[in-house]
Amino acid sequence: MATEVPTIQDVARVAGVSTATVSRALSNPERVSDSARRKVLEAVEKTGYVVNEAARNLRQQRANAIGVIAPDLSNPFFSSIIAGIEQIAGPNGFGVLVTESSMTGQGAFDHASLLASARVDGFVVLDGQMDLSRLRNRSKGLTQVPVVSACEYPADMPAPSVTVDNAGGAEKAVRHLVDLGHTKIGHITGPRGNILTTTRLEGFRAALQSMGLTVREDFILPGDFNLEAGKLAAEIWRTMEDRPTAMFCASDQQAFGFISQLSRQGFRVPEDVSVIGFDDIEVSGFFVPALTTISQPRLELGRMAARMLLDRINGQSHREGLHPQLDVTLVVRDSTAAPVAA
Amino acid sequence: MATEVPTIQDVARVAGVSTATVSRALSNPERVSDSARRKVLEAVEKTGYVVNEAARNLRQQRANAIGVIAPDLSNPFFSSIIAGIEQIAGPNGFGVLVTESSMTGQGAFDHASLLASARVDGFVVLDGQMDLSRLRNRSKGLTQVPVVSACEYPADMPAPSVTVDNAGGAEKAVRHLVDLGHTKIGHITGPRGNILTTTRLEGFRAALQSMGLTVREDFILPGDFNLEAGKLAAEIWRTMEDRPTAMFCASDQQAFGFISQLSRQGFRVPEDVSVIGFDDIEVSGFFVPALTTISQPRLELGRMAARMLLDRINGQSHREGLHPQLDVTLVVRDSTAAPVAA
DNA sequence: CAAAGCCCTGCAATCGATTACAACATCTAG
DNA sequence: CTAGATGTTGTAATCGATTGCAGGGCTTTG
Repeated sequence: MATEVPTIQDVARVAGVSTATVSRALSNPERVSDSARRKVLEAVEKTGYVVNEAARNLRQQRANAIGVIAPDLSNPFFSSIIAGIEQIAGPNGFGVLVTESSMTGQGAFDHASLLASARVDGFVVLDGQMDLSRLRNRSKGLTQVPVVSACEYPADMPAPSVTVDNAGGAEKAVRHLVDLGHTKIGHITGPRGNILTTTRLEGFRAALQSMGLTVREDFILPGDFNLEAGKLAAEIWRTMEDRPTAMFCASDQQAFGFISQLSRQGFRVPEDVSVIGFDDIEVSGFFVPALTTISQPRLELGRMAARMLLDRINGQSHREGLHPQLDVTLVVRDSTAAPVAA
Repeated sequence: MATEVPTIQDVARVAGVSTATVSRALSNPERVSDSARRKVLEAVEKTGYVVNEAARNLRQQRANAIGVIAPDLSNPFFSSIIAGIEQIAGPNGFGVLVTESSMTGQGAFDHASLLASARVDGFVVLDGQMDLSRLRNRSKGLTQVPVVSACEYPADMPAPSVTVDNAGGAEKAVRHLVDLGHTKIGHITGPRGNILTTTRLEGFRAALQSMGLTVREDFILPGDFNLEAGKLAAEIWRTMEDRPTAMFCASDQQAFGFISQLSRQGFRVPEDVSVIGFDDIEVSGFFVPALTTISQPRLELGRMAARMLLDRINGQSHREGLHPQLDVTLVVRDSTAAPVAA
C-alpha cells in the first residue's frame, strides 16, 4: 500500500509506544516489559520495518561492516580467504565489503577512500603491493581506521598481520624434491617486488643450501602468480641446454600454466620434469596430473584476519599476537616423482 | 594530533565559511566562488577531512552502494561476474557489497536483510536457487529495493534479469560433437532444481532430436556444477556397459572432475571420450587437455547487470530491455575429437 | 507510613551531512 | 537612478535511529 519505507516512528505509532521503547525492544529486549515487547514485535511484523542502517551508523558512530581490499577477485586463492572472513564477520553482525585494488593504482586508492569513513569500521588488506602508507597519510579520517593485513605483509606497514610460513613452505617443497632424488631443482618466482615472491625465493635458496646443494641462478625463472607466467616459463625451460629435473612454482596457477604448455609441447609431468606448486587451490587435486603442492590454510587465514580485525574494532587486544603465522603442509600428489636416471 | 575524525564543521571553521558552502564546494564546485572553493579545498587538505557516508546516506536517502548475492565465492565463475559489476559500479560512485548466499539457507536471508535498508540501493542476485519471494515478502522495506537477477533467472521472480543463451549453448555443444561424428552423446547435469540445469538439459534434448538422434535417458547423469560431481559421474561412466563417446558437461569444473577421475583410471581424453564443458573459466585453456567449452561472456554479464541496476536505481528505464540475453560461443580446444571407429 | 530503590517509559538531544529558503551584494537594462 | 536579474552565502530544518536523563509507578525496608 504505502510506497514509503516504514521508519521507527511508524512502528512506534502502530504499537502505541515511543520510538525509544521500540529501539530498546529491538536491541535490548530485556530492558522493556513483556507487553511492550510483544506490541513492538507485532507492529514490526505488520509494518515490515527494517532498521535504517545509515541512521544507526550515524548515531552509533560505527558501520557494522568491514572492507576487504583484494588484488584480484578472479584468483580463486583470494575468494577462499574472503569466504573465511565472511564466516567470522557475518555471525558477528558485520557485513563484508569487497573491492579490487588492481584497478590501475590510482583507482585502488579511490576505492579505499570510497569505502572509508563511516562505511566500514576497518579493513582487511590482501594486497601486499598496495601502498598503504599513501592511503593512511592522505587523511586523518583514514588513519583512524583499523587495518589488518592478511597473507601478504608489506614491511613498511605498521599494521597487525596474519601470514603463512612461506619460507617454511619453500623448504618443505625443496625437501620433498630432494627426498625424491632430485638435485637439479629450479624455481619460478612470483612477480617482482612482491613480498611473497621474496620470501619464497629466499626460502628456496636457504633450503637448497642447507641440503648441500648449490643454487643455480639460471634455474631461477622470473614469473608471476598467474597461468600465463607458467606458460612463459615453460618456453624458457624448453630452450635450456641443461634443464632442471624439478620445478618449484610460486603458485598453483603458475604450475598449471607450466604443465599445460609443456604437455602441449609433448613433454610429460612428472616423467620429464617434476612440478610442485604453492597454495593448494581447489582444482589442484583435479588437475592432470593431480598437483603436488604446498597447502595454505586459506579459510583459516581469512577467519583469523577477521577475528583480529574485529578485536581491534572492539578495542580488545589481540589474543593471537600481532603477527601470527600459520603453518603450511606438503600435499603429495601425482606431479612429482623420482628423476629418471640420466 | 587530534584523535577525533574531522567533520564538515571543522572544515567550515578552518576555511572561515559555513558548512553549507563546504558541502557545495565539494559536490557542486561550480556553485561557489573561486575564492571560497580554494579556501575549502585548503581546509580539507589541512584537516584531512573525509565525508561521513552514514550522514550523507541518511540525508540523501541513498547509499551509493549495491549488493551482490553470490552462491559461492570460491567458484571462479562468479568472481568474474563480480569483477564486471565493479567495473561499472566503481566509476559511477557505487561501492559493491558482496555476500555469499550459500550460508545454510537461513543465513542467506539474514545476510540479505543485513545489507538491506539504507546500506545498499539495490541488489544483483547471482543465485537462482535463492528464494527471493521470501526475502521480498518479509518486509516492505525490502520490497522497495531494486533487484536485478544475473546469470540465473528464477521463474517466480518478477525482476529484470540478464542471462545467457543456455539452450543455444547446449545446442552449439551438441552440434560440435555431432559434426565430429559422435552419435552416442551423454550429458552430466547441474544440481536439481536449478534453472540453468533445466535449460541446458532441455537444450541438450532439443538439439539431439533436431539432429535426428534419439535421447538415451541412461546417458544423462545427474550432477552438480562442482569438481566432485564430475568425479562421481566418471565413476558411473566407467561402469556403463554401453558408454557414450562424448559427454556434454554442465560446467567446466564438472568437466575437470570428470576428466581427472578418468585419467586416474587410465582412460584418455579425447581418445576414449570427448568432453565439452560450459563456462570457459580462465583455467580451462590451460587444463590438460585444454578444454573445449561454451564460453560465457562473464565480464559482460556483470557489466550489463550493473548497468541495468544502476538505471533502475536512478529511475531510468532500461535501455537493454527487461530480459536481455547474451550470446555464448563455442571454443574448440583439445578435449574433443572424432570418435575412434568401433 | 515514609524513604529508598528499582523498573519501565518518554522526552529530547544528538550524530554529520545536505539543501530549501532567505538575505545580501553586484550587475544589467531601461 | 531604480527595478529586476543573477550570483554567492548563511541559517536552520531535516534524514532516522539511539540514548542520557528525568519522572512515574511499584516494591522493599526500617
